[in-house]
Amino acid sequence: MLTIGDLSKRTGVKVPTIRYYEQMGLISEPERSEGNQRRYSKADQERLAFIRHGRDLGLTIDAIKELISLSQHPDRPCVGADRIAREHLDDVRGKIAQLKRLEHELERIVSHCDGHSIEDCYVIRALSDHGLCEHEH
Amino acid sequence: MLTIGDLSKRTGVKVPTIRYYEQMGLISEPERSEGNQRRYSKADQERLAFIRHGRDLGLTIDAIKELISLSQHPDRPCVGADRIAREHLDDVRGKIAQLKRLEHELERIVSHCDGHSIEDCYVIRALSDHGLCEHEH
DNA sequence: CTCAAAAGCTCTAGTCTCTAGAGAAATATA
DNA sequence: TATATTTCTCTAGAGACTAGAGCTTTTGAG
Repeated sequence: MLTIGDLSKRTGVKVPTIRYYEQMGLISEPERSEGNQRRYSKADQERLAFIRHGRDLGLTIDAIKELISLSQHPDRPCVGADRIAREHLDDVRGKIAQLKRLEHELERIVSHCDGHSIEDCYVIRALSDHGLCEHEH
Repeated sequence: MLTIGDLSKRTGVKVPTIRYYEQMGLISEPERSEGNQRRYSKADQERLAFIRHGRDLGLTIDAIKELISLSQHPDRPCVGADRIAREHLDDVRGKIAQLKRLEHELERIVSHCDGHSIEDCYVIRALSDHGLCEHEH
């Protein structure tokens, strides 16, 4: 039986965040000590690690909820879980593409800057005038 | 003189968002019509385009505020503006790197999935067991 | 065994960047 | 002129936490 602090240390999820996940229904209400403090089992620890891992991968709380509910029906085909992961992958790829355009844009902006006065600062000019951009964004 | 709706159409910033920016001090309070409606000038439109552009590039409201205040002292050297852009570039590069690791991980997870039962679903297993990951994250 | 420190409890409110809705007033159009 | 659209203010909600107040329980040192 772990205290909430122990659980936090073992999973890397902060204490208030654990309570928040409980409130959001991601983890079930744990047992309590005589003095009403939360006491967690090994199973709780695994569940929380699962959630943490999903969040690290950028899944939303709702997506993780869905995965948990799927994982509780081990007989069903795993198409649902697959779909969630695939959708998320698409998402991630889209974000990468967007950030790369942005990187490009910022590189160009920064490379024009060499400490002259703001009047002709490329950063300011680039922000003011969309026409100076290479790509649409 | 533009109404808030016109300004919104021209800049692509939604009406409530324009009012929000005013509240946050990003744009100054505009003139009002007899009936107390906001009326914007061409200068307001440019300022808003500047903000929009910065937000598109992922700058925070605070960073944009800083840039605006810098741009109001055109005599000073533009080191500050340069710094903001550079810092942001570092940020963007970090995010790209992180997302790429994530893409990799998700690709691996998804490629193992082919519609079998959840019991051996790789998505679920990968989330449950960090050891299945290739990289730390 | 006692007593203070550390950790836990609940509850509320704040973060950031908007977005949505209610209900009233102003403006534009037929 | 009557109606439709837009705008006004104000409040609340989203997502995913984080921080703080004020109180109680547990732990560890003397």
